[in-house]
Amino acid sequence: MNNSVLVIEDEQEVREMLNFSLSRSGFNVWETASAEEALRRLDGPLPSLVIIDWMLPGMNGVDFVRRLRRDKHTAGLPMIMLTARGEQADKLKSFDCGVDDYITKPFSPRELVARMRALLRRSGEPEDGALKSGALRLDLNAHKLSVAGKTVKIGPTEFRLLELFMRNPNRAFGRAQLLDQVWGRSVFVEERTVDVHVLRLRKTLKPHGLDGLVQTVRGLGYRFSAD
Amino acid sequence: MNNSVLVIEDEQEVREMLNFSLSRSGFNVWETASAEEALRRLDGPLPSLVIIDWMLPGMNGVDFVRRLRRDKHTAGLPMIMLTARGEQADKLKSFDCGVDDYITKPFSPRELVARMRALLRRSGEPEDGALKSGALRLDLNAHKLSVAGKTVKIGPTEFRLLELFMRNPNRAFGRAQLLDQVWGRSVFVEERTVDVHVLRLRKTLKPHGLDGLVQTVRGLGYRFSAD
DNA sequence: CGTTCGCTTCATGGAATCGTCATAATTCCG
DNA sequence: CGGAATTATGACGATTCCATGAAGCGAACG
Repeated sequence: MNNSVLVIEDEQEVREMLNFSLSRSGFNVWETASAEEALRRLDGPLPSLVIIDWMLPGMNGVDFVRRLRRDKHTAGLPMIMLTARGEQADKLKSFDCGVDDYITKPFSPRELVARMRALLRRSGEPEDGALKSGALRLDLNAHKLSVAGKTVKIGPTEFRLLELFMRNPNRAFGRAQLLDQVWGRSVFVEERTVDVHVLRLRKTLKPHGLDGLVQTVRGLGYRFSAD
Repeated sequence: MNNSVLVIEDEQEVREMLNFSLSRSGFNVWETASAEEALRRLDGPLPSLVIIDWMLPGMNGVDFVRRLRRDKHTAGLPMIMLTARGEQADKLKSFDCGVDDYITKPFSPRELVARMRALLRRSGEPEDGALKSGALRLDLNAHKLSVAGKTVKIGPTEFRLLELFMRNPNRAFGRAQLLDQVWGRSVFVEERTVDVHVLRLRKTLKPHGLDGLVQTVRGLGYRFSAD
């Protein structure tokens, strides 16, 4: 769930304040009052961020964070710790246990939100920049085509052709259009050349039964059909 | 370059203090006293983190950060801002401009280091200063490459090249990009030179059967494929 | 001051890819 | 059904692109 924050805070008053100000900032707040409740909650879908009070009934906040970091499922979660005291020792201990940021009570909600945003921006998963269609996966960053997880060899022109097709599924292109978009204007090549590259594209897809995705539109050109 | 911190601070006293405490914590400190000097520095290989003073002669710290964020080359750099005043408005403005964290003067060096570590961990910096991928281990502190525990000789340029590759696995880089990131902008070298260094990198990996990790992307450049 | 080391450039050969053509296969339509 | 139009396909030079070894050059070092 995006924009969801798991709040672990035993004092009801603080919890409600957090709920109020975070909700108003567009976050989806999951309130919990104890470490146990939080752990149960973390068994399911993960939030995008966790806010933990330093002092919790039953389990210490630091131990709690350590525990989350050890568990592979939750190790990557961005975490912010709330600490009531402003002492150096506490701050440093917080950082030691692997928390990403801390904030000292009393704090301004706006600063908390600002810190959360900075943290979320930093931990935002990198776009994988891949076009997907069924078993097909065209990774634009890696410049690799894979079908059903297997990497498939593909030539540069076929790559660009498939890219155009996957960006515009179910749309028919004339040969002239394809030449424009894939080869570039100002390049003079025979229109029939398109046929050859479509053929080559089909050939690379054939072993996986995925030819037939590139379809002929008689009298016009070609089309990529998303299933 | 790993564990390298670019410090931009005009007050010499603060700068020396930072240099001292950061060096002692194992960081490689690049001192600069002005935004211009820093910009020149950032044309070359990038540091792993930037520390910017809020007030700089000539250019405002906030404007400086914004400028770095706009430039694609430096947009991803983790940045920490030093601010002399503890006012809310300043803090929030800092976050707005895209800084990842701020710290208020006077600050304890230990807290600064703690925040730096948290930030570096979050931005994918390896915990122990070593990039790992399968049997490969690139120790950024010791500046050594080892594969399956055995130390392997590697040249400086190949080292930086491999570092970039291991930081961005499964991503194709054009030769111009590689020159930018590994050699630094403002350096004029033939693109074909990249080929030679890729060749040498492959040669150092070959005896361990790990060539093939550096793959050619025809018509584009190269890619480091994990596993 | 000479040596060593690493970086860059250049030249060459080879491999991958491209565009074109010729011909077979298919579809369309009267 | 038969001819015309259109597309599929295999083959083949030509070209582009990359791998690789060797040589020149400059900085670092003793």
